[in-house]
Amino acid sequence: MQRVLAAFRQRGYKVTPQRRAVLQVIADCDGHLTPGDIHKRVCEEHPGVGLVTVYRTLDILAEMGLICEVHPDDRRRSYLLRRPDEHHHHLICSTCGRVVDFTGCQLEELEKKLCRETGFSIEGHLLEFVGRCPSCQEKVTYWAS
Amino acid sequence: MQRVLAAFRQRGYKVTPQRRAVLQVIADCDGHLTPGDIHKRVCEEHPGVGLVTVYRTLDILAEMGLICEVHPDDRRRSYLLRRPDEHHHHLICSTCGRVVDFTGCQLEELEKKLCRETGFSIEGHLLEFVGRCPSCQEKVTYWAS
DNA sequence: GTGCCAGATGAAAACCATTTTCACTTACTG
DNA sequence: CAGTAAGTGAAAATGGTTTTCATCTGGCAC
Repeated sequence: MQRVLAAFRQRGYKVTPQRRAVLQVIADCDGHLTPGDIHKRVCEEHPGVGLVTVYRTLDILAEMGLICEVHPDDRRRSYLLRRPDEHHHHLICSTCGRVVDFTGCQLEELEKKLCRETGFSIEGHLLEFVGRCPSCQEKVTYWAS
Repeated sequence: MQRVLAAFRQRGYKVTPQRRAVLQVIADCDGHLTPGDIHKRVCEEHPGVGLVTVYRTLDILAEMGLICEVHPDDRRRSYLLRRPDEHHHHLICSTCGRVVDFTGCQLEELEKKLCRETGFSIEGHLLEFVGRCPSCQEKVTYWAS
């Protein structure tokens, strides 16, 4: 946390109570949060913080690579704290939103094959798994048709 | 094409000139198109067609599994004709938007491993590659810094 | 500590893709 | 060919995100 704040100052970004609060909320959550979710939680402790400030802080955190974006639905983004440092992907619970990181996507082989076969120079890939986490699997039993 | 129109009627959807036009535009394009793109192209031939109608037709086509959705950016969706019938993914040119389909993602292994290690019941995955297609790689040489 | 000022903030308005509403039209069925 | 359920376009509503702008403040210089 202190390290993050130092990194902020180092890049010329000021450390404000609002930014601390946003960062705290993201760090305290083990799932992903939309900007709106974050705003709501920040306001519980610090009423009056603007949604705009949340968006601006998220932009900075994303630019610094401290948070990751996931795509639980089309219409909006959602963010979570970046936990592993290396290249990794997410497994997202479709019911509660909990996120598990995993590394070792082993797509390099496939990437090379695609390069060879299509002539594309590949710049990156988007990979996410969705499923139901153990505790949501239990819950769901009751209202499954 | 005739087969698609028949499938439409079979499901109780009427075949209208507007729907034909939308379908034609998608079939004639070998990249992905946003609803707005499709609307523009449809209007070149059939002015007066509403953007709403394009959205509605896309909903039907997606529901019937005749088109796929890709995610070239966060803010909007983009569609393309579904070419292979089986499970497949897309390699998208970041410059011109051309899309190449590929099958054989070989993520079953990884999926099983994740199931075992996390206890999630996995429902699906999202995989897209982005890169630059051969002709865009040439073009880009001139204005690369 | 005090003052300065670039950078940060919040409110409100703008944006823009998408969806809804509604009065009108039309493709299919009988 | 008529009846009707389904489809259409215009306009308004929605909702997430971004911009604008007047005001405020964190961190540096003194």
